[in-house]
Amino acid sequence: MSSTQFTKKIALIDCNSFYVSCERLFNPKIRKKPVVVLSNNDGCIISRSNEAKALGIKMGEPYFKAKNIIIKNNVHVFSSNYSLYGDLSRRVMRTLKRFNSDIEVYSIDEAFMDLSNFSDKEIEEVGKEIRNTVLQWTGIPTSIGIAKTKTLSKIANHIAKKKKSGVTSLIGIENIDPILEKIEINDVWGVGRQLTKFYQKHGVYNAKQLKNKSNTWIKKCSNVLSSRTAMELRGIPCIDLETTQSKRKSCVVSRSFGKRVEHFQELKEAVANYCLNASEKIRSENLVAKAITVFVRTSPFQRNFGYYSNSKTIDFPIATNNSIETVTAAVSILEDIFRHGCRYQKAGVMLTGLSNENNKENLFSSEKDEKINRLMRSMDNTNYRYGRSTLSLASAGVYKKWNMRRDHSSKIDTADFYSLPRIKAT
DNA sequence: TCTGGGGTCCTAGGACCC
DNA sequence: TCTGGGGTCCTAGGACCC
Repeated sequence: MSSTQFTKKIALIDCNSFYVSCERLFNPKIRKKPVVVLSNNDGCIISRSNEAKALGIKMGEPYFKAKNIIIKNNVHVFSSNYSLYGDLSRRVMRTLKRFNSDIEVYSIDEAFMDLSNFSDKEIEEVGKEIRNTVLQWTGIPTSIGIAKTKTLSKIANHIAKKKKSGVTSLIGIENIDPILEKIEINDVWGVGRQLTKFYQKHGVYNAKQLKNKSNTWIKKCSNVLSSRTAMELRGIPCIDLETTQSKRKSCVVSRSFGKRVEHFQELKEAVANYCLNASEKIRSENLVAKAITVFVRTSPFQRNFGYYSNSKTIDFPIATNNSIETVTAAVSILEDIFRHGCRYQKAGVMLTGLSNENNKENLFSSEKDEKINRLMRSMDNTNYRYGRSTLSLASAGVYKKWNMRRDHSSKIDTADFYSLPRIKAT
């Protein structure tokens, strides 16, 4: 009797060129045309349509370096619009949950799903049905890879990306070695630049070769994560599906500046703003922070100016999410690490040691704390209704000369009535 | 001129203790 | 004068992911 009928089946659903697909949804004219989406500050290219990839535009390439190709080929360029992408991402995830409520939302454009309850025979068809439903309901094209482990489903997905059907299943294939042999080592999930260098030095150039390396060798020469990767390539699940959303452990807000910043006052405003955002974010998740880190740096690409980078951390006496306390701490750190004569390119704030607000030991809590909490809540509510920074702190400044550049925004806001696409009746 | 942002986990090494 | 060894905890830095 065969028991392979209901083997473990993990699907990885990945949206194709997600940010580009989002922009295309509201702008049919750019379908089948080369399109790229830029990172914050219009710095790097972070999403490319297939047509743009075919032109040789690379992922993560600085925009200014690709500008020639872009102009010559009439590539459509967009600044990133994260509220739009976030909204569409939630729609995609909601659609996926109809097939199995236990999904792991792995990133803004990816989710893992356990499909073990379907039989080996029907699994590829199930994949196609999921793909079609997401496309129909949200307009977002996806690729789906299905295999026994997460790492293998990543590989299946990699193959699916190049297929017309968009779905690849490795389930029920007796020997997958010929498939793994064609996967370059740097395309394996968990193998980055450093590990690629290391493996290649030891004659491991593809996924099959890694699969066949001994665990003890890998563990000794690398670490447990690497041996887990190898085990997963052998079809033994080592990385669990994380279907319950775990509380985050830290919260970072950092930005590059639209223009270099030299004055303490401007830098202070920027840091205060990041601090307000971070504090609001953790309040919305009912978390408090044990410590705060502030960092500043000049551009690492302009060595002739001399590179300066520094950071410092302060522990709070009592864990907090109060903006007044976090901003005060952040500014005092900044006074410490600010160095005159530098052209700052980036700064950021990190709230760490996050824990549940309710568990905060309140030996010292007082009526004053209660008042501040209420003040924070009403600030959040106002800002939620009327837009961020309707209510702010004086230290956050008003002019914001350091603000990001976004020269190519599509200005689509799915939460804003007036930016809905207009349809002209002819 | 112009080079993103936000996470997690692991490890090595230092401090400290008995 | 001689100056152990093992354990824990913390932190900074690095590697990885998208």
